Amino acid sequence: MTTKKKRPTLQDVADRVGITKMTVSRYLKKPEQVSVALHEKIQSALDELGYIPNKVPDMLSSAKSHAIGVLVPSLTNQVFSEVIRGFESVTEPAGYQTMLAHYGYSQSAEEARIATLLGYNVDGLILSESVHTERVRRMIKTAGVPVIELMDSVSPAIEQAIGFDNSAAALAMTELMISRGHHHIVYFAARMDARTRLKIKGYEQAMHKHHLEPFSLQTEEASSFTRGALLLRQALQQRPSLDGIFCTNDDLAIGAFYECQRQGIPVPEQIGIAGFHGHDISGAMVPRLATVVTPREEMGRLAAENLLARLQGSPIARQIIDLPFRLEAGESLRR
Amino acid sequence: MTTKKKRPTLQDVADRVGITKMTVSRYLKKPEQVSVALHEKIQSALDELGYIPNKVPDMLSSAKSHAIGVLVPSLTNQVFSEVIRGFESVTEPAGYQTMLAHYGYSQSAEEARIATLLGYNVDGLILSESVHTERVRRMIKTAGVPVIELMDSVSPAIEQAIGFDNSAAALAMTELMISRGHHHIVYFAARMDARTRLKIKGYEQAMHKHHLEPFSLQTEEASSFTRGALLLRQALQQRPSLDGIFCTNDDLAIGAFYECQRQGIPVPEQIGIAGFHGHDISGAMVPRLATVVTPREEMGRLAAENLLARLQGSPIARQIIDLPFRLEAGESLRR
DNA sequence: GGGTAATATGTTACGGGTAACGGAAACTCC
DNA sequence: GGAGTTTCCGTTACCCGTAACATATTACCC
Repeated sequence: MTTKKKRPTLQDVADRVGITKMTVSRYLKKPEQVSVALHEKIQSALDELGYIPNKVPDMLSSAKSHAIGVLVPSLTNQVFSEVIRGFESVTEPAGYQTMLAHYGYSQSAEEARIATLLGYNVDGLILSESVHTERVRRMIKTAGVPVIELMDSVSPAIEQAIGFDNSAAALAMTELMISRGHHHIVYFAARMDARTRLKIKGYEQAMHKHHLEPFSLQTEEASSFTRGALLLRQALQQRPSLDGIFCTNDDLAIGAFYECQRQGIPVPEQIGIAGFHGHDISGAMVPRLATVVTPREEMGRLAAENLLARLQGSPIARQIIDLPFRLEAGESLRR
Repeated sequence: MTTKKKRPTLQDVADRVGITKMTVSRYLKKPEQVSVALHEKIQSALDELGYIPNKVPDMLSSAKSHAIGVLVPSLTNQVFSEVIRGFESVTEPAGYQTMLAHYGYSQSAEEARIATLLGYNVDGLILSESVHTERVRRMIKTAGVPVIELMDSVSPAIEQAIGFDNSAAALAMTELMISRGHHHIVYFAARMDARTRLKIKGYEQAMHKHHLEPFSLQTEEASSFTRGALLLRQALQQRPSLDGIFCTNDDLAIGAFYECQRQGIPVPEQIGIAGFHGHDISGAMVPRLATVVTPREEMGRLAAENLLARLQGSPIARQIIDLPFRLEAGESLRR
């Protein structure tokens, strides 16, 4: 066998049966249009050759790929895994393949990823950010694919946005902390993005409203448990009198909590701690973490449903879909 | 403007300059072969029209996509996010797009995903499992794309495998637990797969060797913190005398630890707990978790390097690459 | 049995980049 | 100034599945 194996085409299958590839194509797409007499012959030829359907030729002529590009800042961030899960729970049964790409919170990387995805003729795009470069807007417009932006229901949408009100959520949690007697609250942020800025805005509004002085710490690294511990040490140095920590993410909050444990600082008596997103661990840990529960899977699901509807030709239903968040007080704030 | 916007092609750009698309194509791929006089004209035409490169035509004629299919059982499982991170740290600079798909630990779903990915003419495949259906092996063979299997260095590889020895790792941790005075050790598994079976084998070998009776609990759900807590309650009912828990994953272990806290069971005095994989949290929590540290990012990195080399035509370097694991004793076992 | 309808298969063309080849113009050198 | 070389751009063909159209065959009806 010196013949280099080449993947079989419809033509190969057709030759083996003695018909044209068109009939084989029909057998695969609309078998009721092919005589029953041929069914068995075609099927066995397909099996023997091990034919694998090839989407590419049709992508070329129809300019439709049945693939959707999904852009997230980070894959290791639990938040986006759950958004993706919700998204795929809808697109997968519908026969759409998702092409995932991540850009590490960098706008220029986002630009490059979008170009790549459009190079594969994706039928639609899901973005996780509401702030984009001019070139990104331009590319999306000339490509003519539907776009949905996630995670933020306040910023103006390119076409359609599905998210929640980050500022309002942060404000509500800050007020809850204040009402529980935590006044010297420090905000912990990780890599800065537009959404974090919105959260900080809400936090600062709440603090100002109660005549308290806001103070945020930030790191360039991705958020993690270890990073939360680090930030707590830093915060204790710079603001020894702090009695509350509000974190942009549950993992930072839990990392900060662990550091309190190590230093023998009682939580919530001396320091109250709150996180953001309400991941599984926040309800399992001891003490249960105060957190803002965000609709992660639902955002993904709704994004998928709206995008698919638009791919069928429906007009944009609602330009901005604002989903509710929920405060979970947990056991990490004073009573 | 009633003209429906259609994405511009090389032909559109060429028309605008008054040349053929071939020259524009050359300008993009090998600009040194195009006279400098044209550079500016072509570039401005590209800019004005907002040309977005289209990979599909070349995918059709060259049957190369510059995309690699990566199959993981689950996206929410932290383990695979880290493998993917390692993988992309190599493929992205090399200009390869990864097409991610997940199959929820189901072999039939894996089959379908592989067919889909091959339908997009991926240049290579990364699998996260070492056990596959006959049809999967067949498809991969007829498609003729290089394949690398991850996570397991013991099972025979289709072509090449990169992983570690799951049984040996589980055996080593079980022996560490036994040496620390934990004898009635229960194993917690989540969704069963080939790798979990290997780990259980190692655990049981260690137990038998020390004349101890192995006992495993398993759930059909995905592993999670909540699920770990649940399993601990179940285990205490079925084996009230247990004094050790070894979990297939850190999150199960930590969930079990939380449940101990809630029930006032001292860890590690009454119950020792060990996890698997060594995620960030295992080193941050109090007490630090005993765990098997696995080379997640490195597996991804090596998989990418080996796959790219093979795409350049190199032969398979080593059929099986066995990476070391490391035991981390933490503070959740007796001293 | 002649004509219409229904069914089954074949034929043609298309999509958009790029490899391979061809040819014209400009350049080089003695 | 003529032969060889280089530079630059154009032409052609190809990849493969499918929509649209054309044709062949059978079915049906009075």
